[in-house]
Amino acid sequence: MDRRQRKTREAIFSAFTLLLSKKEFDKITVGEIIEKADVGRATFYAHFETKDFLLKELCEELFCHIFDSLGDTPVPHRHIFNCDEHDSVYLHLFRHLYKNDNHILDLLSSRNNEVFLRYFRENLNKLTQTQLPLFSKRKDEKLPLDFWANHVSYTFIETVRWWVDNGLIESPEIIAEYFFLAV
Amino acid sequence: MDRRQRKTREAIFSAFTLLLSKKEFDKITVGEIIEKADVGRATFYAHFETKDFLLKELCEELFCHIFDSLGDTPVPHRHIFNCDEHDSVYLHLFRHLYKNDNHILDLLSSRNNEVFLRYFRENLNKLTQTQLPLFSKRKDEKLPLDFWANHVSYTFIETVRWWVDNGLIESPEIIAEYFFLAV
DNA sequence: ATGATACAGAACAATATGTTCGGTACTGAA
DNA sequence: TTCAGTACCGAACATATTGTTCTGTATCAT
Repeated sequence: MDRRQRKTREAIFSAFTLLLSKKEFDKITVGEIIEKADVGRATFYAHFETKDFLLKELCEELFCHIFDSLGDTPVPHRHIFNCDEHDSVYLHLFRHLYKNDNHILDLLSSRNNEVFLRYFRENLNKLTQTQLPLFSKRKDEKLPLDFWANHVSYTFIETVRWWVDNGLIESPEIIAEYFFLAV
Repeated sequence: MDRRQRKTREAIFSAFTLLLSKKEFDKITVGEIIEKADVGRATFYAHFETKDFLLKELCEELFCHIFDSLGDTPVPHRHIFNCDEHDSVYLHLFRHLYKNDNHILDLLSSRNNEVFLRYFRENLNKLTQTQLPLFSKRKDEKLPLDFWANHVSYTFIETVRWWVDNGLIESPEIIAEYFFLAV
């Protein structure tokens, strides 16, 4: 890709991210974005069809990045021997979020968290489908499968939200404990 | 209140509700609202400062109504004898939603559900504070109280969302079972 | 060096917001 | 019934935002 394209794209993304951590998505105007990114109006629209597409692409970059980082995590298995059953993909996710690469937490903690959590959930649901054997067998049998999978994903997201809103005081390990206890 | 005021207020609310069940909140314009409500532009702004305030007031009316209907529900208690432990305020809420007074479900099931669920949650959190003894004692002791209360509220909301998205096939009683099993 | 293309900057139409104002019609109380 | 108060209409208005189009310039890959 042309270096000029990369630079403007990056400038727009980081201006947008900065604004998102301060203002609601709906209140941000294209005018503000291009001013902070220091690009021309026509240039913005050459890159992104609308402001919504910009958001979409930002989310895709962020969450593809975080979920791809799980690439080689082990297949879930019931822990017959006493290995650490919490050392799961979810703990990996908590740790990854804790490092706050790409300022994901800044976005999740802002007034826009609903927007981002929605995208987050989409990716999470796919993941959870493969992880269900990790959890309570009793619930597994008594609840409809998709209800149960949904519940696990949402509980993860609620947990992250609670964690962030409380100022990330707890370690990823403690939060993972809470998560597995709650779910 | 002047009859004229009541009538326009009601006209605006019902026009708005109708539009909300068809379109995203952000895509609805004041122009559409006043056209469908058949009131003048100035009149709209005499009643509601902005579109956001209109939404806020609508939510307050709806959720005050549904939560007030719980007014005389019993204080929670541990069920030592074999009375039906699921016959709780939550079941009452599920039943109330099922009846779909005030078209609350139409709104919760639309693309705007995030907006309404946010308001719903605010009211629900207060309620949940008083209901915690109903739930697992084990979790009660091992989890931070506010984490635990949050989890219960969110699980209720997720459950409603799942229920609605699946077309309200299950009875309120079954859904209450799922809820108490999950949480 | 060169042809391709990404860019700035400005102008543009189209749409939405929120305000103002004069005239009309309704309301609640006397 | 009267009457003062006020809610309403409707139209005009300033302002702001969106998304498009254009020309000339600077940068790119090769």
